[in-house]
Amino acid sequence: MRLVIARCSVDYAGRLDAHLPEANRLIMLKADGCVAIHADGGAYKPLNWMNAPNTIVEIDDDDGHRWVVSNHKKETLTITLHEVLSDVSEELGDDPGLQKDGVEAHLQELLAASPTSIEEGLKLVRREYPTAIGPVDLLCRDESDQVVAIEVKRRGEIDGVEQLARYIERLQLDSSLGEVRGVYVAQSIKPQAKVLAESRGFTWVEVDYDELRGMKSDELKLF
Amino acid sequence: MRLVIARCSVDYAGRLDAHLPEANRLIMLKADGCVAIHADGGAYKPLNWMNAPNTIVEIDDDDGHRWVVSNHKKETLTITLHEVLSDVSEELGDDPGLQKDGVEAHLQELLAASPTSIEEGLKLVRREYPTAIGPVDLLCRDESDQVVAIEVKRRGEIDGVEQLARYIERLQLDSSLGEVRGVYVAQSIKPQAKVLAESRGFTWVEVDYDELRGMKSDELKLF
DNA sequence: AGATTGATCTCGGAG
DNA sequence: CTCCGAGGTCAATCT
Repeated sequence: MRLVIARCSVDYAGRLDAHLPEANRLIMLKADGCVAIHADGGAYKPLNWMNAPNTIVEIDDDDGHRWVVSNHKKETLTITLHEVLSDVSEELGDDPGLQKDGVEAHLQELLAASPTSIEEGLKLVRREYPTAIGPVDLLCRDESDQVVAIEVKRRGEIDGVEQLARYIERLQLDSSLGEVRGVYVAQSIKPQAKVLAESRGFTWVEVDYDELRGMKSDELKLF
Repeated sequence: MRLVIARCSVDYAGRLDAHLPEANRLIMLKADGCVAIHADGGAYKPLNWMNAPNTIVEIDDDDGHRWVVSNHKKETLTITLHEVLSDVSEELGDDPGLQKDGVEAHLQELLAASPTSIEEGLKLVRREYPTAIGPVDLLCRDESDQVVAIEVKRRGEIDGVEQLARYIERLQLDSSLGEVRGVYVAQSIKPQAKVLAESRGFTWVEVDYDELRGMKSDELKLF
């Protein structure tokens, strides 16, 4: 990791064109070749960057001192250095990596374990039920034995409803399943997504992740 | 901007839970309060972060030296510092900001200027034609005076077709427009999106951004 | 390698 | 403020 703080201007040419006027910024050069230009504010996203793999060439000419970073996709990032304020390097070594808990996969897991938290009497047929256009998150049967397709999202937005609609269209083609009903499940669902779900004939349920996790541990206590 | 390189372990609790075991990393503290933890590789995304606004509290106790970053949404990022290898600070000042060229808005602009590059005889009615569920990118009339709704995307994927379908559904409710036809325009369109567009009765067109820009400058040369 | 999909998405604009 | 759409989306997963 090399950290250069410098007064610089930057040009990117590739999937689009972008230009940064002269100002003080951090230039971060990672061990794998990644380059990122950061301002002193504005979340974690850099103003400009170039991912690995790439090649860095140093140029000194009439236009001043420049770094030209380019990759095989013909993208180039040109950093013109006007004045270096600070320059430190440090070997960090490999990172053991991030452990996460609470993403969509976990939510689906918890719901598969307690389908009744979605709807009274619901029984799981299987998770990731395959169709030609991708797997349905949960396939269940309700109290009257009707097949229920369930789309699980952490945040319920409009495209999740479209996704569910496409899956159900597919499932209907399999006559052995009979009439298939749709349920849209998320920790919170946007108003527009609720309206669209209803107009498509789906029901929707908002569930609480912590509550589900609590139920799960309660169930575990029984054994 | 303060840049601390340190052997540290990190815990995030908020929208999900995440943990980073002890290792050497960069801790970036921006002037607006943003905090980001970077490894020495892996593109520009940090391993962990906390956006502004937030408050940083320093704690020294039996567990060692820690920074606890928290915001009003009850998210916390806890950084335990085991050994500081480097610590530099620099005032960067405000950034003049990034100038971009080549995004969807420009593509729409160029198409609005030359609708015939989409289809022979097409005339623009207006850009961003409003409907109850959002604006249609371009509304045109064709040679036979039929209304044509056009969805513009840089990359043509399946959700853009759904978007166009929703808009046309809306436009049909306005009887004064008559029968409305749909055209899906993008620099490149995925095969699945082409199939879906056709099955919805839409046509699709792939256009070249550089060529359009060329046409535009050719037109300018005429005057 | 390409396609699909989630993301602590981020970011900006419009209502 | 929220909602919605775009992104040089990125990054993981699978086919």
